[in-house]
This record gives sequence, structure tokens and C-alpha cells, in this order.
Amino acid sequence: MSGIKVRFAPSPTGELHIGGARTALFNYLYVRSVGGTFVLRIDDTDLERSRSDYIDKLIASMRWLGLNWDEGPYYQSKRLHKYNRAAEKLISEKKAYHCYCSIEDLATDRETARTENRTYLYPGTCRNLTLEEVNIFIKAGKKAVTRLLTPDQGVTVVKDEIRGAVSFENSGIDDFIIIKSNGLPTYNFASVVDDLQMEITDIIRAEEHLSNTPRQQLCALALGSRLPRFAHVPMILAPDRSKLSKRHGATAVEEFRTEGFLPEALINYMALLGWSPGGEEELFSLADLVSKFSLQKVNKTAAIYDTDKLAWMNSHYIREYNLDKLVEAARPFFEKKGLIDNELTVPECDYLKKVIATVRERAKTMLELADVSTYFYRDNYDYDEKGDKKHFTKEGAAELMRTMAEALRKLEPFDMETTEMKYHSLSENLEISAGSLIAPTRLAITGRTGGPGLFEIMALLGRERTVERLERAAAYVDHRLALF
RNA sequence: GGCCCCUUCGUCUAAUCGGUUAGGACACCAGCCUUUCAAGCUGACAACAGGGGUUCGAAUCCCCUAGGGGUCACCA
Repeated sequence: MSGIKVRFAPSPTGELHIGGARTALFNYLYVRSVGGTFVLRIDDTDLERSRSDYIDKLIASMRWLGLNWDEGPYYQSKRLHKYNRAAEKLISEKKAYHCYCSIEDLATDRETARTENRTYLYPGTCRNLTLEEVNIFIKAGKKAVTRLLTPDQGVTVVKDEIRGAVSFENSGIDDFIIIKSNGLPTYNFASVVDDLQMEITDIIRAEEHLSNTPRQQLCALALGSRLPRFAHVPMILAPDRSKLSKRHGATAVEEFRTEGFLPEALINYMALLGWSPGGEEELFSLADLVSKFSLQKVNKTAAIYDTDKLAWMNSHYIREYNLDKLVEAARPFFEKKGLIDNELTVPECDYLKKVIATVRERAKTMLELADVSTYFYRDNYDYDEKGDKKHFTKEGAAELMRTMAEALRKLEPFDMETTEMKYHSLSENLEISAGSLIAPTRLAITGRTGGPGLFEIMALLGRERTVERLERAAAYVDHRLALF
């Protein structure tokens, strides 16, 4: 152990989206590369918005991505006494004070400041209340918040590992609230207390927190703590350059999962958002990333995420995955589509494996993988419209398909080689190109104009289904002709 | 609006100390391969936000402008 300790501290007010996941990933890569400890902490002090099902999903997402942590999950909601104790200590040291200003008064002050176009800062009204004044408030039944006494002058400098030294004028920071009137801590305080008590050495989080950091440093200083190192990683923006939110479609890790993305692809893609190892390689496993990662190479610019590249990476991993692993990952998608049952016999499993092996090169997601596999399981597909027009309306199309069906009916054995040989001899005997035999056959037995090699499909489908489908297509062509 | 951060192809990014025809990837387009579709291969297109400095020389250093983002809650 290196003594390095990092934490990922999401608040369970929504699903883990790609931005949060990327922050978790960078924490993971950093801490694994230095041999430190990874803490998972759930920042759930906002009782109104926190939901336990989000916690479950969040943990599921982390596990699915393979971002394993060493400590936690800790829950801030179970540590409330710690924040209150810390606040009381600050009050006794005169570093914090109770404030009885009403929430309404503050809101109107803020509002008038805004209409007058000046910045509102809490003026420190309750900084020096006398005992009598306090008693009057208490008698009136007023609830107090606790505010940190902050310096009016000087600067607070945040030393950021990625951005260098960033200075903030203390005159721009007011006595902010650390304990709310309901007794719960605010984020800026709870987070600092926890980071201190958990001995977090490095705080890696999204850039949106940079502006909060001087407040947190002030808290830490008041508590007599050493400052951790900070690294604010660039944000991930939606394609319209705005902050990620629900309306931008799939941004949650769980959504990518249900759409059939592989965790390796998502990890690989996220790692390259805001970071690059410098070379020209782009395909990395989690272990590769750990060995190559360094905070110094994280860049400062917000990245817009673009699912095209993710899709490309996903198709790469679908192609390169270990076949058994891919089959396991794909099974839920085949089940959901109603192609296979939950329990598979050995031959069924074997067949699924062969199907996936033949179609894997053509799918960008596992949803697509199941989709391009349907005709291996179903007979009730429609014929592709363009293909129908092109191949089924030709003179003698039905007859040709019956000829092919007849030729295949007696073929023994029935495999890739024999069917291919049969088609070539058929093409010679009938004096037509192999292509004009293959195209209608493909349409007849799959309903599609593209896909894996025809003879591969026929071999997998077997003689019976191939012949039956050719005859059915011939009947379909005849039937339609009869209508005219 | 105040404060803070940022600015290289459409997107993700590379370019040790300032010296490169500004590199790669995705997407797009074209060609090759092929029974089709993919994959693969080859090629094309495409960027230093703008303006001033400093310098023999700036994407790189400095200043200004513009643009984008974040943050200013008894949310986190």
C-alpha cells in the first residue's frame, strides 16, 4: 500500500451517467496505478432527492464496469453525528456561528441583488449576535443554521494537479452554511469532514467542483486538517455542448448496458475522453489503462461524447471477444427477443454459439447481434422489400428456386463445402452466374439481402429448413403472380 | 451579471526544450477485396478561434478580444 487513498462519492439522485462513470474510472486507474486504496462513498445527505434504488443501480453499474473498490460503500446519512460534532467544535473555537436569518429574507435579499445586477453575498448579519439576541430568536422558536466564519481578505489558492494554481479572492466567498436548519450538513462540509476522517489523499472529481474547492479548503483549514491533492478532470458534455442530462438520450451506464454495449468498450471509450496515453494506439483493456494512466496526461478541455466512436469500439470488442464470453454476454439479449429460453440444452447452446460466431462480425451492439440472428430461430420473417423487387420478380424466379430446392434435397452430406459445390455446378449447368443463384436463395432463406456467407448459413440452418424456405419463397412468388 | 476554467479537423485526440508537409482514431466519401452485407486494406476530405506582441522562427510564451463551459442554494 502506497498510502494513497481516493474516493468516488456520487450522490444517489439519479443513475450513474457517463460523466460520473468516467470520474470513477479515473479514480480507479489512478489508485490502481499507484497501489492505493479506493473508497466508495455515497453522498446521500439530501434526503429528499436520494433514493435507494439509485444506490443499487449505481453499485450494479460500478460492478458491471469492473471498477472494484476496496472500502465502503460508506453512507453519509449514517455518519450525521460526525458532521454535527465537527461543527460544534468549530463553534466552540469561534470558527463558525449560528445564524437565525430566515430563508425568506435571504431569498429576497438575493433577488434584489440580482435585479440590481450585483452579486449577493451573505453579509454576516449573525456573526456577532449577543446572548440576548440569541435568546430572543430561540424564544421565538427560530431554528439556526451554522455558518463558517470565512476571511474577508486575502486569497485562497487551489493547487490543482491538472490546472495548476487557481486563485480565488476570499472577498468573493461569504460565510456559507455548513449545517442546515434541519441539522443535516451541506455538501461542502460533509465532504470535507469525511475526506479528512477517511484520510483521503487525492480528490479526483469533475471540474464542476473547482469553484467549490476554496470553500472546502476553508473548511479543512478550520478543522485543522492538511489539504488533500486535487485534480479536477474535464467535464463530459452532451453533443449540444451542455451539461449531460436525461434529455440527451442514453447517457446512463445502465442504458448502455441494456443497449448491448460491452463493459470493455465503454471503459475503453471513456478512458479516451479527456485522457490519452500519447501513442497512436486506442484499444486498451482496463489492465492496459492502469499501466499507462497518469493524471499529468489528463487534459483540460471538456469533451463532447459521441456515440459513433463508442459503437465502433463496441463492434471491435464484439468481434474480438472470447466466443464463450460473448455468448454469455449475448444470451440475455437473445432471451429478451424471445429467440432462446432461459435454460438451454447442450445442442441448443452449441447452436447458439455457432450462430453468434457467424454473425458477430456484423453487429455493433448485442441488440443488433440478436437482431441479425433472428432467421436462425424464426421462420416468420418478411422479405426485404428492395430484395423482393430485385430477385423475386425476375422471369422464372419461382422455378429457379424449386430447382435449387430439388438439388439440395438429395445432397449428402449437407455442409458448407457440398452446398457450395452444388451451387457452382448448378450455375454451370444452367448457364447462369453463381450470383444470380445465390442472391434469391439468400433472400428466400433469410429474408435479407446481406449477411454471412450463404453456404455458412445453409449449413447452419440444415437441409430441411433450407429446402423448406426455398419452396415457401417459390410459393410466395407464384401466389403474387397469380394476383395480377 | 461576478468569479473560475477552457479553446488543434464535424467528434475524440497527438505534437519532449518554441523549428513537423500539424500526426492518429471515429464519422463521411472513393477504390480494392468479396456470392451479398460486414470486416479488412488503400486513398481522399478535414483543424491550430481572431488580433496584437516577444523571437531568426510560435499551435506551443505574453497581452487583448471573441466563443464555450462551470459555479455563485438551508442540491450534491
